[in-house]
Amino acid sequence: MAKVQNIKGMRDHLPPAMMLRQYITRTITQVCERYGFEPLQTPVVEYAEALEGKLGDDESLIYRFEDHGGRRLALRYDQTVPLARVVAQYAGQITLPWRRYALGPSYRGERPARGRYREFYQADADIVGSSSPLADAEIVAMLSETLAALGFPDFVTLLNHRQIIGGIARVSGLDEVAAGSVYRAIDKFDKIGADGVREELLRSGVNAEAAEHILALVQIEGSSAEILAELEARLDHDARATAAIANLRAIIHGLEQMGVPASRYKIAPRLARGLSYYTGMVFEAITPHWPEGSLLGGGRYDELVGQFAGRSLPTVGLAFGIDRLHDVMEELNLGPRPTSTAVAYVTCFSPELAAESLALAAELRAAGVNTLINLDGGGLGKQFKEADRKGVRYALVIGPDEVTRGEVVVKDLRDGTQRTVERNGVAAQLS
RNA sequence: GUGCCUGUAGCUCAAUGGUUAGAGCGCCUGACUGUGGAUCAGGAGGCUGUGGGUUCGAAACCCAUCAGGCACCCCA
Repeated sequence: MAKVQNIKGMRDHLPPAMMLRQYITRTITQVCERYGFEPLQTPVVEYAEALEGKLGDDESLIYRFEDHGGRRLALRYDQTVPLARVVAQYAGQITLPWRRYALGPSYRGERPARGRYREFYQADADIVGSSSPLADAEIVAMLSETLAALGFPDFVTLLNHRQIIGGIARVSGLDEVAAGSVYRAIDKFDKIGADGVREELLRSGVNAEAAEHILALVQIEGSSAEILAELEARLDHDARATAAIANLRAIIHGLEQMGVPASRYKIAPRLARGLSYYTGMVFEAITPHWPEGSLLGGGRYDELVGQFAGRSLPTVGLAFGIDRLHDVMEELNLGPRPTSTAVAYVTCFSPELAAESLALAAELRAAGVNTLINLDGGGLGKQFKEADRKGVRYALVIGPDEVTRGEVVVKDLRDGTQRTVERNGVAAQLS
């Protein structure tokens, strides 16, 4: 017999977990569609060459294989490259700007850890073909609304811009190559502190003076407007950084006009994010109750999507990590915890009355009530027990007395109360 | 991919290298012939993750492997 075991880093999602996961994906889907995003689904398998060369240096985490025809294939590691492929392939059928969301699994051969798996589900939402700061703002507004709808009590979206980080590096006298290690170092600020970052900067060849300059810039505190003003003053020789600051101001203006509370976002000069393809705004949503990492992240990447199409397609988007959201919500005890998909359990009094039970169940289902029926007989006690174990709220009894009177006994298994109701009005009683 | 820690019943965990590996919870049956949870009585459930090795003797020690956790790396 084959091993009764999961592949490392790949999980089964049993019903209790799945019900919460579905709540999460339903909520995300609802908010996406409220903003007019359209659904897209693509295969998990792509040509390997389509996925290669987009992830930066470390591509060993891509799952690759050959099919029976000798084609070099790979499992997608996110939904962004498939998006780029689709935009190029169906150019004539897509009206830009295109808002699309995509929900499904992706694969990375990384070392698994809590909140991080080799098979993971993401809900991606992107706006393709607009460079307007309103597009950036819309993504942030949507993410805010989604996290609020999921029940996160306090979360903040940290906002930064690639060209502010670039400007910090340039003003400190570093070239683009050295800038990479600067990104990585300052991204760790909240984890390793100012001293840790300084150490890391020095180790990667940044001189002491530049390191201090970087640390000072990165530690600017205050309101979003104050931070931007301060950055502008200190980076004013750098044209790209100045443009980036103007861009963030426009995005924030958009957020205000869209009604996003100011407490939901914050300029964070320390935020870097590793993915090399970001070109503009970058962001991460965090909550103080989960200090281990971000709930989600995203940003603007104006060059990636156009690579397949051979033209520039400015795009801004984000990825909700379903597995991470699920782990955090579980940890923080957020969201509803349904114990069953059914709300009613119709007992079977006796083989002679099975027809009555089945008819009652059919009536309930026709009325839209999720209903479970007893299959294997047994005493009422056993059946009540099964209903209780399954987490169903109402157990219904239709025995000889009820049949003759046209009634049904409804017992609420939560509090043990029970009442007799007219059979044709039962469905309305079960809410 | 590197380093460290862990793996015993469905779950949480016991068991100085020494009889037949235990407990709590859960599960099944019954006390209860039209009613779940409580109580009581009984029952099932294990190749101690897997494969080797050391030993008179291994759940324990060693090696490998698989899986999980933590840190690094990276990220969702």
